[in-house]
Amino acid sequence: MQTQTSSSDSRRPASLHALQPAPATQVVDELLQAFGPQRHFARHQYLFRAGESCGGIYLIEKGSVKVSTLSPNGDEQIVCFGLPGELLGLEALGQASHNSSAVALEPTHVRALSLPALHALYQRSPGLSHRLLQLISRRIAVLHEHMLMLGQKTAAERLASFLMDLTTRTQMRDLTLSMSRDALGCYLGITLETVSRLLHKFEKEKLIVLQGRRVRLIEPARLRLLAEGTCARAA
Amino acid sequence: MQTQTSSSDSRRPASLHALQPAPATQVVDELLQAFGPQRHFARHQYLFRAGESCGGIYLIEKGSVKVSTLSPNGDEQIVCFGLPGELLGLEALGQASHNSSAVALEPTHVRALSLPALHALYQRSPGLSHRLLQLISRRIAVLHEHMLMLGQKTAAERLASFLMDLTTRTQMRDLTLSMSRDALGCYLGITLETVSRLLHKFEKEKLIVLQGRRVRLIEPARLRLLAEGTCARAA
DNA sequence: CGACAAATTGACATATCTCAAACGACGTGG
DNA sequence: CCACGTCGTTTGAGATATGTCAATTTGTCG
Repeated sequence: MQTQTSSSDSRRPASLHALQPAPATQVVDELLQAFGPQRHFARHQYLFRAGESCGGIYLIEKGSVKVSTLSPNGDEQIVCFGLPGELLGLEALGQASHNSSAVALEPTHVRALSLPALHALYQRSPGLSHRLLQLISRRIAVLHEHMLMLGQKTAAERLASFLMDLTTRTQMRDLTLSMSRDALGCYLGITLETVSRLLHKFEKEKLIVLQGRRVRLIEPARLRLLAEGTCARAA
Repeated sequence: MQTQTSSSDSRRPASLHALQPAPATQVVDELLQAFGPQRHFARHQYLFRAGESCGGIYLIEKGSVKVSTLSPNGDEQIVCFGLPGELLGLEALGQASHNSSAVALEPTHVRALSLPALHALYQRSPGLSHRLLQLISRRIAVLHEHMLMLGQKTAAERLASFLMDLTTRTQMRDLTLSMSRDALGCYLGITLETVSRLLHKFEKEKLIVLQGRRVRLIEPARLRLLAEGTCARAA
């Protein structure tokens, strides 16, 4: 019944960082089962765009999605990368329209829960609204962490944080970065060149093995220290 | 019926940046009236701390509040400054405990809506849950903007953005910064020295008049351009 | 295989941080 | 009521992390 189509193994940790259905609950199961049929998106295809009215929420089953906001003068800030098993679009539920855009980074499968379907569910299970509140407030906690990173951490710490986040969410030590260095830099608030240099620096220090968009974590422990800025002067 | 105790004029714009009750609605009125008696907090006194269980939500009536998160290694990121008329603590509703702390920056009056009281309200008005969803997802939009600032803007743009935000939320061109340069820097992701220098630079350029924590906006229009990074090379 | 996008790498520029000193405001206690 | 200590702020000089620009290499997809 679960995300078996998922490319990565479908077992997921209760990561703070992810927009996940979280620890199994009746309500959650009910929520998951209410999602519609699988829809496919090609690379660069949009799930939704800022300004569009909210069509519902999305459950990613396979692939990955980049969610970003645009400033009036054209600056972009990527606010999250969605992975299989995670939900997107929650924050639009209370809004007239989306204020962010979501685009597939690779061929991606999602299932949608339309607004009408959601409202129908509302009638049946009174616990649902609280469940949604939980999910959305967990999302805020994740954003707070991201802000802390953007506001206080060095470039190396940011990149290390990202890698640790990814390994936590996928439960894998072999990562495939589905986003460009450019997009990663945008997410982290640094330039693509800095991302590239740092990645190679990490490799020189035997923290990771790098081949293109493949990253294998060699020393997650040390990487974590770096991410937290704990180590006096690493990297 | 509104926040008449407020120090600043109580009329407020529908600013995206604020956690406001927003355009009057029956549901909102009902929500506002459900808040408990006024409670007073002294400067440096905490409304709540990260880790504490959620006691409810707060409506600020007078004063100002600093909300921040702490990283494991002690870095702080201020996620918002709460002003009169705004709500705090929404994001804890779905959580077991607060993940951020809120502390009064000056003598501050708030009214609280306890969790039990909120649940009682839930029974009476079915529209309430959607209303909360609206408020909390608006909060996410604000965080997205803040992230864009932290990730993409220059120090001058951040500071100008902050001033514009403040003038929008208070509807005043004479601002009183209730936070230290240090706290402001933390909010903006820059150092206190940079804040100080920039503030004085703005004054030199006749954008503002500065006297201690008093800021008078002289040219909001130009400040807005600066904030948006629209002007080729200002400041 | 060829063309285009992405990534790497280097040299250099600079915004911002860091460290440090001096100054001012402000509350406390003598 | 004044002196003093503390805390916040200003200001300078110098260090540095990161950005910018540009050239080259690599990878990818038609």
